[in-house]
Amino acid sequence: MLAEISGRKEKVLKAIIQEHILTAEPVGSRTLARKYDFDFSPATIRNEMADLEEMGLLEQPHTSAGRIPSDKGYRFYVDRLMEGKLEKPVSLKKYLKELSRQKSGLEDIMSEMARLLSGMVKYTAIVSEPGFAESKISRLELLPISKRKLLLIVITSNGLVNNKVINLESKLTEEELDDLNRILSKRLTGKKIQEITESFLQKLEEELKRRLNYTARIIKRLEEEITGILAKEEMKIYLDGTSYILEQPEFNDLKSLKKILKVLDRKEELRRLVADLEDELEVKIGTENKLQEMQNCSLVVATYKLQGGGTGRVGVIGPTRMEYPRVISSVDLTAELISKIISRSGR
Amino acid sequence: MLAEISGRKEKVLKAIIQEHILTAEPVGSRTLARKYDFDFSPATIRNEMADLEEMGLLEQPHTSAGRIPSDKGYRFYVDRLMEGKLEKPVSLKKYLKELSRQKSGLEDIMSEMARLLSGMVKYTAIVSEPGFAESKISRLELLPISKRKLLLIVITSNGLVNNKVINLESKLTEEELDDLNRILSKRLTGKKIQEITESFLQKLEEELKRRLNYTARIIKRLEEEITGILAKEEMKIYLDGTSYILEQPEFNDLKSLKKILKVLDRKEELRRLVADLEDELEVKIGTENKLQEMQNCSLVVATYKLQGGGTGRVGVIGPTRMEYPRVISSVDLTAELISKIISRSGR
DNA sequence: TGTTAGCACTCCTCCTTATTGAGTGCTAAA
DNA sequence: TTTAGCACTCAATAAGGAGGAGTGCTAACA
Repeated sequence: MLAEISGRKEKVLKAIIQEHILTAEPVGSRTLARKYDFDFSPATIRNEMADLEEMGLLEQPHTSAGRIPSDKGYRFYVDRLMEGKLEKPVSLKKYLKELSRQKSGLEDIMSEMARLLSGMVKYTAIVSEPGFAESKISRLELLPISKRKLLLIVITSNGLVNNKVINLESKLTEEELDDLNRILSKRLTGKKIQEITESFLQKLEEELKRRLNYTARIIKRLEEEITGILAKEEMKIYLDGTSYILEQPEFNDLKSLKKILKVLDRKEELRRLVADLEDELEVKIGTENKLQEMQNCSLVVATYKLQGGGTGRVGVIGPTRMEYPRVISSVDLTAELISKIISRSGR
Repeated sequence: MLAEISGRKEKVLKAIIQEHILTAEPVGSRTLARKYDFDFSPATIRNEMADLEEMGLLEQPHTSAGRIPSDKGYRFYVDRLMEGKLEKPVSLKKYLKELSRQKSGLEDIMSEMARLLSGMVKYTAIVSEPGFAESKISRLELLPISKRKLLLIVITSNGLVNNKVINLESKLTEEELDDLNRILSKRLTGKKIQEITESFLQKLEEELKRRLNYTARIIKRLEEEITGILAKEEMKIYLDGTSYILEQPEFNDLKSLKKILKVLDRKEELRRLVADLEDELEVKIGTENKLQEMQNCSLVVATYKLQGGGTGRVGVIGPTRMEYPRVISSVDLTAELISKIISRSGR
């Protein structure tokens, strides 16, 4: 996308970006020369800066200010310049063990991971629940609770337990329930979620009607609930560390602070935002974001995959002036962690 | 606490508070006289204002500004002056029906209620999960998932379903599990949560050891999990409508906005805040709040009670300049709604 | 004696006008 | 090609009024 740039320009650009990430202020040639001992003078730096600006990698807030990196500049940095990944903290293994002992519900794991990630990077973290697309039903159980209530339990091949209380309009005898349980379990166990199509359900419905003599109402209802559990289109998302935003100098004015906080309140849009990505790891810088209100933010999102099927997303939302190396490796690490934890608890 | 005040003073105070709630600005004698057609002049109002200020019910930001109500003023208003409760919206019944069809998990209900309340009052809403203190175990089931994993399901008398995956260190045969299931179910069903004491568990443990020959390890583990589910000290809390805060003029400066937003991020403290109240319905105005950072906010909290035991809290957090009548009745209504919904889904 | 009009006074808010200083771009010399 | 020097730009900050809403006080009035 961009032609090669000279080694010296690269040096200058990298220094500017690092300095800006550190200070959040426009970087001037003088400061740069003082802090980094280059073997060329401020005047030379100024010339390079002017070139870099012309190439679109730097911007000037106003004529008499220093330079700040443009989105394109950050992009160049992320793609080609940055280095230094985080090594995995050793204490993590212990933490992981502790965690999977205490928390086993999906909820708990998700929110704990959001907490962990945001604590690591000191930016807002976002985690989305795994979808069930590729996973199979490994167990299905109907438990009677009261005369008109059943507890439907579906365990999927990735080890996740889903349950839902179903209110029935009419009673079921114990035998009827047993029959129902047996048939459903037999027919649905081992099925991939995707295989449970309209026509498959139709057939199942007919079989149930034939072999048992319930009203169609109950059967319909059960089907709804089962598919409801698994094909739920709205994967829940978890946010943590929202208040880190308050500490970022770029959001130190009411207008932009309000703008970003309002976005974080609209979970629906956030879900789409992280769901719509294609690659395993994506970095969206500033205006690369589709969401208008997030165009002075960056988003780093990774995909996690569960053994036995199902994928979800982990990400970080922060200012474009973000410590990309650290954030990227932390997000990566967290994605890995999530699959490990869920897989472990699901074995 | 406060002596009676004259009818005219009452009129003036009430008008000032209502006007201030509306505009968020200090209220002057002139404006007041214009808007409310009293049968006395601005000069008289000024005299009354001076008196009210001396009584501590009003404050003056600076000498040449109008008056604003003090916390004490609001307290007087809430205790004696305000009127006009909200009548229940008729559409609510339909909504309630729709809701309990779609959502049955505690999670869903809680977050939906927070959403509903914050939408009604246009302030931040807070809901805490019910505790199990007074409820009984009405059903207990251990479901095998895999060789080393069990699903523990506990249904309490208030109709709530709790489940947790338990990872075992060693395998259990089917018969062993059946035995375990039977004994646990027999011993624990019908027990109040409070009755499951240390000594009770000790006895249970001995019985299990006598009648089955597992390692003490497994038994210990199961007990931990069961008590863990029910006696969890940290009831989850749900927030919604955080961004309404952004629209309040009193938080239109960075400092106070940050202060309040940071508090809302500390779930732990919020939980304690709503848990520590004594009455069924409490209104904490400004400095009446224990939390230092919330002393220019008001908190309206109601208690909801579940059939079959268990109580939790619903509340609203907003500026002290809050529409108390509307908020109080909305909070009340929501508390009622929560018990109804859970009781309904739990019958 | 309580109420009201008049008026001087206070003090916040907003606008305008310097002042400062970091940083640039250009020119000319090395 | 690099660098020193210098004029220039422009945001940020401070300082000084002007305006205006609102008060408290005084004195007149019913």
